Order: sequence, then C-alpha cells, then structure tokens
Amino acid sequence: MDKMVTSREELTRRLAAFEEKCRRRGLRVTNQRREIFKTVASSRQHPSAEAVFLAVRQKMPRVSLDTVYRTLASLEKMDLLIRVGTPEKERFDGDLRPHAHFICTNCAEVYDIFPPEVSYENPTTLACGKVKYVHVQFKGICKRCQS
Amino acid sequence: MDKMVTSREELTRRLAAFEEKCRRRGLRVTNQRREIFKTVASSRQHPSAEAVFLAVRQKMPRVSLDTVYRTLASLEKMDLLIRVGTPEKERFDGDLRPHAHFICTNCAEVYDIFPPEVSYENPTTLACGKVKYVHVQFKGICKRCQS
DNA sequence: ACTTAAGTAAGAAATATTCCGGATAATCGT
DNA sequence: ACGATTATCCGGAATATTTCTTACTTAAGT
Repeated sequence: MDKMVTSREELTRRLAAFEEKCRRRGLRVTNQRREIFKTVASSRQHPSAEAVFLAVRQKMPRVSLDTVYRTLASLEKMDLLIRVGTPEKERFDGDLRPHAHFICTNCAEVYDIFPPEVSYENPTTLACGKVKYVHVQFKGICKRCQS
Repeated sequence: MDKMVTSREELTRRLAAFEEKCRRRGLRVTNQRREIFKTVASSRQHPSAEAVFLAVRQKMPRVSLDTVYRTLASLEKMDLLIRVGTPEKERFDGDLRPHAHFICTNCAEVYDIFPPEVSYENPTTLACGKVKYVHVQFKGICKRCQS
C-alpha cells in the first residue's frame, strides 16, 4: 500500500502496546490481528478497510475481508486506532498522537495537520459525557482537486 | 420529528437566504426543496437523511427518499447546511454558527457545544487546500449510554 | 495435548446511498 | 396567460459497504 513511514522503534513500541492490550482483554494475539494492526500503525495513508484488506493479503493471501472489518472494529474498541469519517467511506488512523485532519470533500483524501490547535476537555464537553478523542477536521477542497 | 426550536424571524431569514442562493445558482425553488430545507433549518436534532425523509413525508406524502438525498447534497453545496459524520450514518445541521459537536460513539447521538474552541484557518491548513468548515468533534460515550 | 477463541469460505442480509426511465411542474419567452 | 423547455421528482431497482450465518478448520494460551 505504501512504504513504511513510522520509525522501527516506534512501530515496535506500538506492537508491544497492541499485544499488551489484547492480553489484558483476554483477546488472542493472532497473526491476522498483528498484521492488520501493523498495517494501519505503519501507514500514514489513513487506509480504508478495503485498502487494509488488500495490503494484508500481500502477506497473508487467505485472510478474509470479514476478519479485517471485525479486527478494525476491535482495535478501535481497544483504543489502538481511530476512525476518520470521510464523505465516501470510513478510513483508519493508527497514529494516536493528537493531531487534526484536513479532509477533501471532493476526493475524500485525508491529510494530517500538526500540531493540533484545540483545547481538550472542558466543562461543556464533560457535561455531555466522557471524551475519548477530539477530532478536528478541516473540510474543504484540497490543492490537487482545485487544479 | 421535533418541535420548532428556531425563532420564526430567524427561520424566515434562513428561508429567504435559501431562495436567494437557489436563484443565484439557477436552481428551481420547489416545494420539496423548501420543505426539506425548512425541516433541517428548524431542527436542532441533527437529523439523518432518513429522519428528514420521515418528517417531510408528514407534509408531502409523495416525496421520495432519493429527492431528500439529492436535495441535502445540493443544500450542502450551497453552504446552507453542514454534514456531521457519525459512527453510523451522516447527520445534518442547519445551524451554521461556529460550534462543536460531541458525538457518542455508542448511540451516535450528536450534542451541540458552544462556544467553539478552535482557531480557524492557519498556515498549515492553507497548505492543504481551501478550508470551508472546521468540524470539531469530541468523540466519546455520552452520559445516557454510561448509565 | 486440550480447550476453545478466532479465522475461513461462501453466501446472504442489512443498511445507506445512488442511479434510471418516464412523469411532472417551475420558469421563461412570447 | 400559454405553451415550450428542461430541471426536478418519483418509484423501483441497483450498488456499495459492512455485518451476519453456518459449518468447518486452525492455532493461541493453558
């Protein structure tokens, strides 16, 4: 899908966190889960479920699409990745450092924006419920679509 | 769907803006469009396309779901409403004043948060493209789902 | 080695959204 | 005001995405 953009050490650290969280929840650390997580964690392309499936199939040709969907959902529950809603479909982000997204409403491309510009928990949000993430999405037309 | 929460004068003003924008783009001001816009503009429930459809059908039983989808899309293009992505489906908001949303990842309910806490356009976002909106979404579990 | 969660396959279902061909009605020119 | 033009609507069908079902196989954790 794309070349590795996360440093080897960072990836190792994330994989360790993944295994630890699985164990704490009593979920088995299967090769499929590890591979699916690694794919999202080592990419900055905000892949869709379909893209993850295609990438994982390179190494594990017998993996099923259903497994990818189920695993992405469980990884999200374990707070190992976040879901980014685009005009077209769901995309996933394994980078949990706080940052914002620019989402093109035309081509659905997702761009990362560092650093974040938001204040996090505050009295008003606390009144609503327990905040897990703050998604800051700048929606508009990206440079590529403008030309 | 829900009782009118926007003042009569405000709604009249928004309807006038709606007609004016339609005319400027050469779009016909049909009863269906007016009713669909009015439904979203007079609600603070962030209705889904389906919810808008059900509400509009009370007054216009023959309206089709397709018309609702097409109309919501065109209203979005005209900057008359914004789209809020939830874990389950798209929801719409006729309130264009800058504000943030708390979205429950469990029940997909959308809560308004005033005032906004975000800085808007900045050098980083400008590098990506032309920003039309900034969606600030606080994702988490709402009070109701916690209990 | 045993137990059992998890994965596979193939199909079907559920859901959301969009497309199509023909009918209707809003706007425009006269 | 009237008919022509053409956007818009309608109902139903199609598509796309995601999830579920069943029965069987694999392999993780003890």
